[in-house]
Amino acid sequence: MQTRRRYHHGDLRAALLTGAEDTIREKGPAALSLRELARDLGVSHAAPSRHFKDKQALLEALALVGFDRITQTMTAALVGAGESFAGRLAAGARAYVDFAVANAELLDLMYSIKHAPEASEELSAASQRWTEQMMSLIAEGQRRGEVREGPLERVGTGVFSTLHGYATLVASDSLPEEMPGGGLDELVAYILRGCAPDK
Amino acid sequence: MQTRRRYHHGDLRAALLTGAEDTIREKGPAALSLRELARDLGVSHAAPSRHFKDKQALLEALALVGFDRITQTMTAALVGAGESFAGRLAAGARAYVDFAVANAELLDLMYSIKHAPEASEELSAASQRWTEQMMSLIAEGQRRGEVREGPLERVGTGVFSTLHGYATLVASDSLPEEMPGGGLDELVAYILRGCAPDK
DNA sequence: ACCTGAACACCGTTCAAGT
DNA sequence: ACCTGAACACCGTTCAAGT
Repeated sequence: MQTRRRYHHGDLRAALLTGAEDTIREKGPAALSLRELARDLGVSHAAPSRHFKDKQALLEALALVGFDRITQTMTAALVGAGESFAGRLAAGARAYVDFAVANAELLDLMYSIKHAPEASEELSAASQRWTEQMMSLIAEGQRRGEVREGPLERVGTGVFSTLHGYATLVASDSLPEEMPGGGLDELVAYILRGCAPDK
Repeated sequence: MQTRRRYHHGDLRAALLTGAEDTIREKGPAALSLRELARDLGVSHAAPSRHFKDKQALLEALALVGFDRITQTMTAALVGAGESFAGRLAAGARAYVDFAVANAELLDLMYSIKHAPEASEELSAASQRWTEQMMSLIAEGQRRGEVREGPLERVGTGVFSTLHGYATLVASDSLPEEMPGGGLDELVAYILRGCAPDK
């Protein structure tokens, strides 16, 4: 009774988000049912509509949570990393891959929901913050002279693509080998060669 | 009457696949309804179940079509490319990016459906054929001495990750700049540096 | 072999009404 | 402000029955 009352006091929205995340993690986004979610939380099936206008809105809010989380995770990883660009890149790569593996379906959702033309302003802002964080890591490398000069969009795109591609391929189990541990070091070396200054 | 009869003669399965592909392209995978599909094709709502045991089976078959198509598209692009590794890599990258842009939702489906634990044998075989085609492009580069030596899984993973990441990011409109045309050349140069032999 | 029609249990969404 | 209950139109899936 007490726990149920709490939903009447403002955290049904948060409960819906975490419940939805659990569902997509365990059974995929297609298995998400608003009515089942409401049932599990002990509210009526119409209650969620007070917090999310429809299912799509809930999914967008979830994607936003994902972008915020990966951005924050990356920040934490970089705080603990050393000063060398190679070390910071490795730490960032590790964080991204770990996130992708632990949140595979959420990561899918984050990037697939942008196909929807009605993507909210908030969502694209969060996505942009994440992209910019990756780019600013490259900018660090440029300042240290370990990354070639040039417009960040050009120089950073390769690095971002490689990390994103590797993380999503690992998450979808699409790489020919698991490469436990050593695979990432190899990847970081490849990236460093790709973006190193000439000569 | 004639057109309807054809569905009674063996191509309802193909019609369901192309219809489903049109739907996910235009309205996303969440909007796919078997009943609506059947209605549009002039058959009863129960007819699709003769060809696909459930919705998931249809989506898996669609993903399989996607893997076959990108593999075939890539083959065609490489036939028309020159002999130099740089040229062939550029042609492959162009083909992948074009496919990703033209089939954004299908590409999503191809990689997200693998999260489902019941993914068919056929599907994972098609996915593996596609991965192996990418890898054999790298192997070409190795034979020409333009790609560093080493196990293909290690050397090729970086290249594959970069191409896959770039293609999916472009498809989901997640890159800071459109980089029309020139962006891909820059990316190919980055990849070539990353996988070039030492010294 | 392939499809139909009815049936079942479940959805998402809306809206008057309650507290 | 937030939630309920009923209502509506729509699903996916199954299965006896038709051809």
